[in-house]
Amino acid sequence: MTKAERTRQFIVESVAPIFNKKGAYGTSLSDITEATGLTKGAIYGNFKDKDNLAVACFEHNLKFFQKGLFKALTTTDNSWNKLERFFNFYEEGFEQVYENGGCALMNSSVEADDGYPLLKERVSVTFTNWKKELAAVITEGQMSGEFKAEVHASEMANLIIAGIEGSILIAKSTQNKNSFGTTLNYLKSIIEKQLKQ
Amino acid sequence: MTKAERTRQFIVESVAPIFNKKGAYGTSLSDITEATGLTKGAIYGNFKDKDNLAVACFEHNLKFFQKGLFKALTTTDNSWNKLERFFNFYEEGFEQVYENGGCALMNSSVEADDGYPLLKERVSVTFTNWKKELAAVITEGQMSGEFKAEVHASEMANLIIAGIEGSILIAKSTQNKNSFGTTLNYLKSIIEKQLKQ
DNA sequence: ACAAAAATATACCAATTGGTATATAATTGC
DNA sequence: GCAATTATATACCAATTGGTATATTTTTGT
Repeated sequence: MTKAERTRQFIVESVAPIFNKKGAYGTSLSDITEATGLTKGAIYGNFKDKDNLAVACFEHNLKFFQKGLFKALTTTDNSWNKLERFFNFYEEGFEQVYENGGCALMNSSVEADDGYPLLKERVSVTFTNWKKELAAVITEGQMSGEFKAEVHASEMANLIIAGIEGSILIAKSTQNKNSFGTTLNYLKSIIEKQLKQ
Repeated sequence: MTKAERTRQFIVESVAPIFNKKGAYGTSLSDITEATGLTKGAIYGNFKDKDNLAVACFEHNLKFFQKGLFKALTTTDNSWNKLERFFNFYEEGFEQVYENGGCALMNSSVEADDGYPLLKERVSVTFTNWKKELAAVITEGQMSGEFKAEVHASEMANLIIAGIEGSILIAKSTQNKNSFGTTLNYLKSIIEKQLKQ
């Protein structure tokens, strides 16, 4: 690992939470130099411009989420346990997400609504993939007879994602960390009823 | 209605969609003067500063939502029909919300995460009130025997809100307007099953 | 340990930011 | 229709913005 690579990573790690909290518009170069202790020269030596740094930070913030999704769904467990692992991952990781400024997907999506077409596309693709992966697990559970056949897999996947994101939004906005776990568990119990044979 | 009041309203109406799309950070004074055709002098003659204008715009964006909530819940209908009216209001109004830059509550919440304490508090209170109003309808339905008594009213209210907000987020992010109606209806059908006796 | 290369700091740039004092124009009550 | 008042435009401000050319310092391979 070369010096440049280490610096790049150092910058991303230092700045990613700020971007997630303040957004790309709201984070200034002085925020960045202050947080890293580096000068503009160093920043621009490692990143072409602010937009490029913003995307790198988004990717970094997303890694946490993607690891959890992968870990939960890539098991030899039955389908419901896969989903349950995923719910649990969110419940356990929420503290960290909360302190980091909330869900990077939601934040980036809201901000990238106007401008930032690169980031916008990246967010859209991530949502779509997330939905696909959850839908695949549901379909798998239906094939094996574990889940009810009449459930519309991709609609259900969308609802799960919507429920999770919405719960994060409410908890963050009302500054009530506990509400997230409560709503998430309630969602889980309802989904379970709908899915399980 | 005095000239000043008309101008104030004109400014708010012209600028509110921009604030909702670009956020308070992202909307510059030149955006504002360009959208209104007025000069800074006129803007600052009617609003103390940008923050004050931002809050006025948020209130304006919220009115649409609050009217719908009020109209749906203030009827002599039974409890489920009240909820259903509310779902329908969202389904019908989504086009407008979509064109206006999405849900003002979500957008303001995400942006006001850092800074803008006034706006942040305003958003938090609105979420809490929304939850209370929905929970009251559910409790009412339980009292009359229309809804199952074992349902936890405020948790259910939270879940409904989370589902709606999450659905807006996904639809906007993936630029798939139709997905909102689909997810909303699916949510509605599940809530109905959970609630109705 | 030393020269070449790479990374970082310094000093600058034009443009834009939010905001204000003052001048001018429009609206109002009489 | 004419003052008094109110509303809007103009011209300015210091501070900050993202970004860059160049100088200096660090790493690096040998």
